[in-house]
Amino acid sequence: MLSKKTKYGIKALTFLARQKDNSPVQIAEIAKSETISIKFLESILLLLRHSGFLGAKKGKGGGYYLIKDPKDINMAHVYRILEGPIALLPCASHNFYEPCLDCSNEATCAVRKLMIEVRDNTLKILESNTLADIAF
Amino acid sequence: MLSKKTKYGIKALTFLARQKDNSPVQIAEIAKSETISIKFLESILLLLRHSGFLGAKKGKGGGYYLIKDPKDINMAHVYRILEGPIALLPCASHNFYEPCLDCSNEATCAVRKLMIEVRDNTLKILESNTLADIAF
DNA sequence: CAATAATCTACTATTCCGATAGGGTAATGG
DNA sequence: CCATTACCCTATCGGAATAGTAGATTATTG
Repeated sequence: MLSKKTKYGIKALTFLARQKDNSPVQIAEIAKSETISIKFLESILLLLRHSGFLGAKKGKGGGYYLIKDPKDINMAHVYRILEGPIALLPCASHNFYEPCLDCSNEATCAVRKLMIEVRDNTLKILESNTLADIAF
Repeated sequence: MLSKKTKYGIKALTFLARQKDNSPVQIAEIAKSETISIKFLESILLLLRHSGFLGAKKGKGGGYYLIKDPKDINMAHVYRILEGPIALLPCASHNFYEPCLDCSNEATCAVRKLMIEVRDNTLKILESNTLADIAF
């Protein structure tokens, strides 16, 4: 299941992408529109800023805004930042690989075999979608 | 992330599928071979029995055994029993659908749109795999 | 300077997962 | 028929992760 963090993060990105000009939008405005706790959203937007998706401006007329064109924001990238691994098992992950302690032989593990197939396909879907694709 | 319950459940099914004859295998034997806590595995096997995948025989020489041919055990079915919904969001699920409370309009929700695409693809993969496909 | 809005630190409540304990019940073999 | 074996059920529990909260601080604008 997708965490609310990821869900809210993508919603916020979508909200910003749908703005006409790219002027800063306040946290409170996004939170109200998407029914998200302000403080929780705050931490998510901060993460997205540190990850290079958003810019922020303090003071009057400040807020968050997209740094990149929605067409250049890859959803697989967003997913990994917010949610973590795309694979459903650490032993089936590229970017977050970890061996299973209970697994004596990765090569013959049926679960891993299946989860790698699922992972490859999910990755393909996420990579083929940009923020622009899902927002418009 | 896949729960250990699902992981162990699939491992146990695989273990049983790989038995030469289909004679009962004791819980302890599966647990030892796959490094699973006996009591935890016990509850998983019980669930799989109640779901019509396994049969059980009590008393001396008893244990669990597959009721159906591995070729007829669909991994999407197994997944839903053990893990629950295949979709990453309740609002993107067929069998476990629930509307999102924070979502004012499902039709324009970008997250839902993306997650439905992921779901459709994952389902396709799981449905196209049987226990026989991954065990052998 | 004063108002505004992001930033940072720290804390709390809740939920779920994985595991464990202990006893009860049913079916075998001898 | 009885002891053994192994399935079956209930209850509980620690720890991690998630989701949300509170308050103080810093930077910007007018």
